[in-house]
Amino acid sequence: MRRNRAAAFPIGDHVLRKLGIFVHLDATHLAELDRLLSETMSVDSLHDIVTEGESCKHLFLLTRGWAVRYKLLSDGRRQILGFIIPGDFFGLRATLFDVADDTVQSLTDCTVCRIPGEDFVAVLRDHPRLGMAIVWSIVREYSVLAEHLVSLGRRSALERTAHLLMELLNRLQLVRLAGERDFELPLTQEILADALGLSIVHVNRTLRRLRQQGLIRLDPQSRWIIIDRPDDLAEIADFSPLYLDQGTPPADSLLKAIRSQH
Amino acid sequence: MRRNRAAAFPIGDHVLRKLGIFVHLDATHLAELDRLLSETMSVDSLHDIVTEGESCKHLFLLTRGWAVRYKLLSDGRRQILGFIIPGDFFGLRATLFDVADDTVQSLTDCTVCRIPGEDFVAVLRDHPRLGMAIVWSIVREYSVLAEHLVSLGRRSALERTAHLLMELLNRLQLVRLAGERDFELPLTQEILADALGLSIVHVNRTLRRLRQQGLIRLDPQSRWIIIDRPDDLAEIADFSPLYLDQGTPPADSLLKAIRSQH
DNA sequence: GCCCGGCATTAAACTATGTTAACGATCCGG
DNA sequence: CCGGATCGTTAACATAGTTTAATGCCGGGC
Repeated sequence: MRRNRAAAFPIGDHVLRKLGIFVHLDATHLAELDRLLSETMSVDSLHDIVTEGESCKHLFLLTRGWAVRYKLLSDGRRQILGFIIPGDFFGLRATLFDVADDTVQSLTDCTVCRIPGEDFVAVLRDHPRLGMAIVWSIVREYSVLAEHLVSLGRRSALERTAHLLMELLNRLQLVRLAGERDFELPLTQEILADALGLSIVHVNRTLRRLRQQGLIRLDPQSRWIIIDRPDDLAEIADFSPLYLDQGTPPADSLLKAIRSQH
Repeated sequence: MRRNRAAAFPIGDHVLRKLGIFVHLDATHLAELDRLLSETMSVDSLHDIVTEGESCKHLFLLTRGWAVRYKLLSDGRRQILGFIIPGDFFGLRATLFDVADDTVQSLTDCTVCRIPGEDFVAVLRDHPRLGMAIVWSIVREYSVLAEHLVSLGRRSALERTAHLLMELLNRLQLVRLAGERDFELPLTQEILADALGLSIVHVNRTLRRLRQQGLIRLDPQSRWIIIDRPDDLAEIADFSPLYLDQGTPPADSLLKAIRSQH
């Protein structure tokens, strides 16, 4: 299995891919985006980048590695709200409200671009089309969260796990970090458990079932997963990728209206 | 028990209360809001106002009654994402993306204001402060959804139910539809089950436990609930109301920037 | 006044998931 | 090369939650 597919693509490429889904971006936008993303930083694994309850003055873009967004109960139980992969923004709500309502933690070594809140505001003003593309990409998070909620509420452990794997496959493919049916999955079973609302042991059992049914192959050493029968997995999960890329671009009228402000 | 507390307050009053949390609104805004909300309509109970997968060209504001936002699995299982109560907006994401990713259904007779998408865009342009207040109020939905997700993933049936009741108490108080510790709860146990990710039978058992512990009183006939010991209920639920009203107003710089667009 | 449909309630049997505990593999630092 | 830490794996047992089914209450139509 090959690693580091990401290295074959320049930073920013997968971001454009994602943003371009919503809005056509021209050369000016690309240049502006390059400027915006000039301040990159490396983050060690297991480091809190945004902390629940604290203030946060920056918008972030993850360009390498994995992170999670989670909340804790007072007795230490943890629920992971969602995974953040390259091309995902985070920290906007925290910046707007001056307080984060969840914690973002790196799971691996990561690279993030930090965009000062004021700079983002400036982009919204001077390059509304680009700014809006970023906003859409963040608003879309809501759909992912909603589908995750459905999983926790109404899908069995098997269905839920299958659904998460299909979601990750689709999202990673969008930024070219997954092949047709395989990708690197740098998650321990404990992390999966916290995301799926299950115990570690049951995650283990569930993955075993998926393996035994020939649906997936999973090598814990290499942290690589092969989804042998994605269609069957999708059927088990009642997975439909629509919620991920809500194809239609946002009402162009809104863009025009905002651009033409006096 | 008195009913129809709402009737004692003019439409728009609780909305202002909510919007005012974020941004100070002056007389101009109030007048504008009045105009914006001029088109009201009545909706029967159990009517789909926004349908998953369909287009939707309006932003809605619920001013009377209850509604839910839900998604269905292909075998008919239903998960309720959240409750919509007077003062809540819905339909914005659907309008922006030209497609709704969940269904909004009335649970009781409702009154809604329908705001054509273009009008909202115009407000964003001409009264950015008001427009942004509406946007904040919608963004805040994300926090509620996240907390709901934590409930489904990591709270027991008892904790989860307690948490939902506390959330509703707090949200209804904000729009003066709840007293110090009581409110009308026009939900069947089936609806609660679909929201809590539980079976009907287990919801019944759980409510009984809460009743027997002297935490709540619930009369299914009158659909009225009294929360006798809100503090204990909050403790069981690990409930903290912070996520509901994220006190700090949004970065004023953003408002200024948008207002000063040329 | 009667019947019917929707909802709440309960019990009993069942199942999915959690808990505890043990063991094995791999990696890493000394 | 050893010893400890982390993670994955499994089995046996405990429990929370589901399913099925039966009963009762209430309100509405006729």
